[in-house]
This record gives sequence, structure tokens and C-alpha cells, in this order.
Amino acid sequence: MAFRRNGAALAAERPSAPALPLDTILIGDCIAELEKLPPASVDLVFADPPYNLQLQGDLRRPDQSLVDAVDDAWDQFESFAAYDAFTRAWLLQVRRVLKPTGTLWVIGSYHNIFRVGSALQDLGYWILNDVVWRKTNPMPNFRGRRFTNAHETLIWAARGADAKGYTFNYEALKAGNEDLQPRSDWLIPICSGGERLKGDDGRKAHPTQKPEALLARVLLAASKPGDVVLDPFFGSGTTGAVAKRLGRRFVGVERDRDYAAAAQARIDAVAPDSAAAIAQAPAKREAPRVAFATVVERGLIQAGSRLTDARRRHEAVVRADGTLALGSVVGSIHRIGAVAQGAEACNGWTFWHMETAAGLAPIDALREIVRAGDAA
Amino acid sequence: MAFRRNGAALAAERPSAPALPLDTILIGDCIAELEKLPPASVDLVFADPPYNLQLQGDLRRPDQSLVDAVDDAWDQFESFAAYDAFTRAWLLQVRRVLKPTGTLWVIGSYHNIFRVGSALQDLGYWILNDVVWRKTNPMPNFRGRRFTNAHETLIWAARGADAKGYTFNYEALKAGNEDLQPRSDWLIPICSGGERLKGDDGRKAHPTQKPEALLARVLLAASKPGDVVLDPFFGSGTTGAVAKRLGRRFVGVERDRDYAAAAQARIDAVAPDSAAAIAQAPAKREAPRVAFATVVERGLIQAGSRLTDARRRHEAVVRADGTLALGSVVGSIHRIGAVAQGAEACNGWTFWHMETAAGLAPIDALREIVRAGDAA
DNA sequence: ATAGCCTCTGAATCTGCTT
DNA sequence: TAAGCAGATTCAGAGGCTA
Repeated sequence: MAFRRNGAALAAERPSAPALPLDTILIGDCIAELEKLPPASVDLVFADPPYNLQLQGDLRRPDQSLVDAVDDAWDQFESFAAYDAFTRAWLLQVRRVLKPTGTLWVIGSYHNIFRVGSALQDLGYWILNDVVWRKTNPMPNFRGRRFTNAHETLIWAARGADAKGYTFNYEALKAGNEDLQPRSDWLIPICSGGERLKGDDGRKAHPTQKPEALLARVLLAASKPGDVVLDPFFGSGTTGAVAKRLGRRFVGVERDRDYAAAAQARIDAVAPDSAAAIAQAPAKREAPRVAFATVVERGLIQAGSRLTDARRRHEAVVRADGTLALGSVVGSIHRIGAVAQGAEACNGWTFWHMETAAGLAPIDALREIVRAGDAA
Repeated sequence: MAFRRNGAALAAERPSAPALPLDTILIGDCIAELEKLPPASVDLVFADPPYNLQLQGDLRRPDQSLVDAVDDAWDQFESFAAYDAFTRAWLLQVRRVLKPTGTLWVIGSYHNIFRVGSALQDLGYWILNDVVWRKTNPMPNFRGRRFTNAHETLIWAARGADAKGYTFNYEALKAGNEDLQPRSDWLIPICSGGERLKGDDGRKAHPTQKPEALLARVLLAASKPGDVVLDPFFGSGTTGAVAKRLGRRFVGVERDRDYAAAAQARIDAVAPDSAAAIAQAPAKREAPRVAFATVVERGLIQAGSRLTDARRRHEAVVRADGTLALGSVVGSIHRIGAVAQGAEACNGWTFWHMETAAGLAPIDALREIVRAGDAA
């Protein structure tokens, strides 16, 4: 074509500045594919890079069943240095591709998120928030040697400290959050059930598929309808599916053809929301479950206090860790209540009472105080 | 003093191995003071280091020169480098001072926690968890351009990947949490009201005083009564106050004499909890070992008795030497339990049951009888 | 039809003592 | 130092099967 040779007139067609392939999955190495994209062309990036999990042996549940670990080759790196080099490379390309007003989201766990966060800062990105995805249903810690790993971390960053004009739909988020300011901690279930992509064998198609609710929160917070969202680690295509549903454009990069095919089929099946519907998904009310340890921790009852039942037949001592001691037996308020009565089970909140000026009162009253305070 | 010269006889008095100054605030530069402490002498470290270059005006390079305020990317990198060097220096000293079974907690925000986490990993620490402190009452985001910063991050790390035997009071934490295993997200109010230290002018004595509930959770989770807790950035002394209350020993390092004085006064006013309130809760894994042979020896079960599992699917015979026979296979209660189920491993004490008047009962009950008898 | 029970599974750096 | 083995360890949610 004649005008092709007169390249200067049509910058978008020059090899050095090709058009952005919209609503497309690019199959290939993330960094190589990013290099082909035009600079300053993307409004939002969501990246779910390899976590560099360093798993030792097998892990079994208490029932001896084997945990299906993420041991894929793409998650293996020689060293922290190798992981850091990889991280810098893709972050650098992402920064080139981002519009001046664009922002980046990265998700990770403690295995990799500190590397990613440091690299971000070193490259000049400006962190706007770290956001915690709290899982309602995380995998438990089967050996009881650590805290249940119940969250992952997202970093939200602008191209630089001087970046202005990035999108943050504050009013909409606030309206969708019972008129409270959107917070940096989000409660969202993991991806399971019908949402989880399955292969022909009925097994999960991708080991680390993210929930659509998480991506929806990100896109609704930090992009506008019609914006271009880039996902350099496209995987099962959650970003693309949610982008299509919410009226955003997407560009995905994925190395694995099987993942890319599964993602494409998934996205093809997505029906975009109506323009009117692309509003806020109201935040889920959080379950106000209260632990007795919290009651003690907050000083509502003193460690060393004595509790009794309504008829003063039993007496137990409150311990600093929120357990009760009945003689030499230590356990939860419920367990110790059961032991005291010789019963199978017991609701400790209503069984145990404390002395007050007005007589005995169930410790449930303390729980109400915690709930009232946390709600305010 | 004569015996001082004969240093070899009293290693604890040699300069190279001074005694640990317990329940003391050391006034001076954190790194210099840590260097004076004996190696492998501390059970737990809680560190609340200066958060960041942008907000703290007093960040200094290792040579004590002041880091200038930052605007351009290079200076920013410069100051990150200075912060990283400072971080590595104190982390290195902390690692030296930690016992092999000791663990470290560090708290930070997105301004510094990624630097700290990376440095930790680079120095060989092994991250056990990252923990999110969710604030019930965070400072609102006034400009509405970001998410309300409603959390801070703690990193819990062991000295290395091979570090075993660190303290984690799993059972007590679980009992204090409605019998659910403790998670990596903690909901705790910020420090305010009467707990907040005030100066003579009625203003807050320290800008980043941490809530005692947070420290209590850390100490109750990862230390035992009598353990030594080191805080290299002592500040308002929350670590010391909580350590004293919970029956732990503390060592604090603080550069600012005013902070140290306020902390000392605060700690002096703390009344320790009663012994009953803080006594180490008995953990199953620390209960004395009992051999099944002992159970048989003491006549608690007869050789030749038949054991079965809870669903009566398998049957094994008790042998006089304390082994079990399943058909022609002979082995420990655990091994035979595993063989019966075709499993890798099995806890024979809970798997195997015996017939009693009240129905099937796990043979663990017999172990309890042995333990009770031995304790008496 | 439904309640209840059983099974399966999820980004996991998941033991510790003795020989 | 590495192997062997005692023995401690799980929560929410989805889906399937049975009474």
C-alpha cells in the first residue's frame, strides 16, 4: 500500500508504533510481547505474575489427602536475583506502555510481593495504596505451625510521584460501600464452584484463577468504560472476562496456548452488562464474628478475672490469651464451659458470667461492645 | 576487679560476650547498641523501624549524613539505597542476636515494608507469615484520591529456612479464637484514648505509638513466659509495657532520651498479670510421650485385644510387646493404622478404637490415663 | 422434594525427636 | 548428617448421594 511507505504520516502503522491490538490475547513471552506495544497507550494494567513459591515436599491434609500444589515450571526461578531481574524487565515495559495517567495493579503473596514492591519503587513508580484481599475461605494451615494465610496483597501504583489525573472513582465506590470511604482491605471469596474454569478432565484449568469479584473491584475503582486494560500474565483470562462485562477493552499476554484458548472461550461466552448496570457492586457486609481473645485484648475484661455460670456452680479464670482455665484444663470459653458441665458442647458466651455492680451478667455483653465499636 | 582480668572464667563478663541487660532501655543508636549484645540470646524481636524517607525528616545514611528531601528519580533511588543500607544493618544485627529458634516481627506500611521484606529475604531470613493489622478506626483519606489506608503490614520471620522449633502457641490462639485457627488478618483498633501516652503539654508523646493489643497478640502468639523480647526501636515502650504485663522480659533500644524516659515511666506503672492468667497453656505436642508398649505393660489393655477404627472397617490385634498385628503385618499402632488405610501416615492413638461399655473409644484415652498417673 | 451426611478442594515456602 | 518414625494437624463452600 502506497501510504505504508509514507510511514511518517501514519505513525500508528509504523513498526515502531503499531496499533494496540484490542480485545486480543497475544500469545508469547510477556516481555517480548510488551515490547511490541505502542508507548503510553494503556489506561490500566493488572498483573498477576508468578509468585515464586518455594515449596519443599508434599503437603497433606489431616485426612492424609494430598494438596494439589502450584508446582508449575512457570513459577520456578533460580534465585531471588533471577526473579528480581524478571520483575524489573516486565515492570519497565509496563511503565513504557502506560499512559501518563495510567496506573498499575500487581497482586502477590509474601513470597514475591516484597520483591515486586521494591522493584516498583526503584523504577520510579509511585505507590498509591497497598490493598489487602482478605479471603473468606482460604486454605487452612494444616500443620498448625503458622497463621492461616488468609490474604494476598495488591499494590496500586502510578507511573511516578508526579503522575496526576489517574482514575479513581471515589464517589461511586463510596456510594457502593454504604457511604463509607472505600478501605484498603477487601473481603472477597476465592474463586471456586461454577466460576472456576475446568478442563475436559473436569480438573481446574488454571492453578491460580482469580475471582471475578476481585477484578471487578479493581476495574470499577481505577478505570472508566472504554479504557484499555492490559494483563501481561493473562492466565485463565479473568481480567478479560471482567473487562468485557464492564465495558472496558482488554489486551492480554499469555505464553501458554492452552491457557490462552481456555481464556478466549471464556471471554467469548461473556455477555457485557448494560451501560446502566455498569455501576457499583455493593460491598459485602462483613460477618461480625468476635473472638473472646479480642475481648481480653481490648481490655473489656482483665486477664486473671474469674468467671462463673449463672448459678455460680463453676469458676474459671480468664487468661491473657483469651482462653479460660478450669483447674489445670485450658481451652476456649466454649470448650471449658462444656467441660464444666460435662457436656458435649456449650455456648461460652451465654454460659459464662462476670460479676458486675448489677449482679451477674453474661460475657455476651462484652461481645456486643466489641461489635458496636467495630461497626462505628 | 581481679576476676575481670581473669575473663576466661566468666565468659558472661567478657566484652565479647556481655550479659544481656534485661528489662532495660538502652539509650543510643540502634545498630551500635545491638552490636554490644551477646549473640543468640534473644527469643523474639519486635521492630517498628522508621517508616520512610518521604515522611521522616531524620533518615540518615549509615555514615550519619542526612538524606536530603527527594524530588527526582535519582535522588529517590539514592534515598532508597540509604534506607536499604540502614535496614540491612539493623536486620543483620538482629539476626546475630536472635537465638536459632527465635523469630522476628517487623511492622511497616507500603512506604517501607517492601524494602524491609526484600532485605529480610536477601539476608537469609525465612518469612513465616505476613500479617495484616486491620484498623477499626483508621485515619480517613481526606482528599478522596486513594483508598483509606486502613491497615499496616507485619512480617513474621525465622532466622532461616531451616530454623525449626520456633514458638507458635497455636492451640491457645485457636482456643481464644472461637476454636478456629488464627488467621493472617487481625482486626485491632489504633492506639487512642487513655492508652495514648501524652506529654506535659497534653499532646501525644510519640507519633506512632502502637496499640498494646497488637503487641499482646504478637507476644502471646510467638513467645513464652520468661522469654526475652528485644525491641530495637523502642519509642513509647509499648513492647516493654506489654512484655512486663505478660510475664516476658524485654530489652529496648531507643535513641531519643525523652521517648526513653516516657517509656520507662510507663513501664514502671504496669502491673503484671497474675501467674494463672499468663501461664503457658499446655500444648499437645509438648505433652510427654507415651509408648503404646507402656499402655500394654501397665495392663490398661490386654494383649490379644482387638482394636478397630471408628467405622469398624479394620481390625487389628494387640500384641504383648505393644505392637499391632493386622493379618500378618506387624508394626506400631501408627504404621499399622497407615497400612490399614493405605495411607502414608496415621496417628494410631486417634485412629484405633477399643470396645467399651459406652461404645467405641479411641485408645488415646489409655494414654491419658498413663499421663495422669505419671504426673501424680 | 429436602434435609443431612459425605466428599472434595483451594497460590502452602506447613514437624521434631532419636538414632 | 541423614534417615526413620512417632504423632499432630483443617475451614468454607460446593456438589453429590441417600434416607
